[in-house]
Amino acid sequence: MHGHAINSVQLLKEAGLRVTPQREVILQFLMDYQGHATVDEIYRSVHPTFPSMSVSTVYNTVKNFAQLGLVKEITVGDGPSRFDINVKPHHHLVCVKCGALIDFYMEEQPKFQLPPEATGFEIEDYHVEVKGICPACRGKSAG
Amino acid sequence: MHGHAINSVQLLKEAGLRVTPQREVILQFLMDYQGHATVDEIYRSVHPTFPSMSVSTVYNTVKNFAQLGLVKEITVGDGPSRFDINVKPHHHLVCVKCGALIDFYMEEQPKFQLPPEATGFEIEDYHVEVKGICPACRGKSAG
DNA sequence: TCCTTGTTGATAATTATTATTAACTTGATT
DNA sequence: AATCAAGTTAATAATAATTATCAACAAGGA
Repeated sequence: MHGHAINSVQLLKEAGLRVTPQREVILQFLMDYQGHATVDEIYRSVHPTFPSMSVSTVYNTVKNFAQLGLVKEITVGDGPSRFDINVKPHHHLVCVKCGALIDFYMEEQPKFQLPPEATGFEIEDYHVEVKGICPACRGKSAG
Repeated sequence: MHGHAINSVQLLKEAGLRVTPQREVILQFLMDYQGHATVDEIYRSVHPTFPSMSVSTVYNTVKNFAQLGLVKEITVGDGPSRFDINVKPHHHLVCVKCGALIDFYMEEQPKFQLPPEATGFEIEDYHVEVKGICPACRGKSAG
């Protein structure tokens, strides 16, 4: 059998956070969501079932989650931050037409050709953003 | 002898832009500046010698330059856009302590492991952002 | 010099985000 | 179950970065 899905309450407790309905709902949303949600998307999605939740709470919550490593915050270009439940190191394809974001992985760290002034730079992490046209948008323009 | 420096007026004309004092000053600033300037930095730098120039003009101008390929707009995390006269494909080291930005190059395009849903994605460009601690900041903390 | 068209600068508007803080929960303790 | 300290929430204001608007102005060709 495959591992049973970890529920949001469990995750919150493991992270040392108090379990509040707001946190549960937001974390659950991110666990269910296929993609990379913005604060606005989260807010609008949970609003129908949780009308009292404020935007500040969404910000507080996701920023908090990100700092604790529960989610990954990603920024693409100058757009709003997006939050991803996939915390494994990964990279992104960005469609320049429609803004679609697709995850991808890299087998090994590429060779970075560092200049002299970067000698001794201690690499912690790296992220590759690949820009181009996604299959759907290519289909549209190619006909 | 090495190639003579192309001047800003020439560049503007080649780009098909009208030559205005504002554009000259901003382009010249970017050509002289060692680094990646924000709009605010450009504005504050040119202000003493060109007090009538407005922030909107700086935005208009650099965005325009970027669209025409005269400069490269780069965004790091959620910070403000930066504008770089170096339009050759290159990548960046970002110091998580002080925010320093160092250019680097890559010999060849790394192998991207694209998932099935990205089949047919047409890659136009890619940018690698490497996060870590720069030599200067390492020196400070290591003593 | 004239005139068309692109550009500028001032201002307002917008978007994303952080700060502030009083009222309210959570969860540990009794 | 009641108490309470400490963390959390929601509303609001504040800030930062950027875009929109548009009348006055300047560039460069006729």
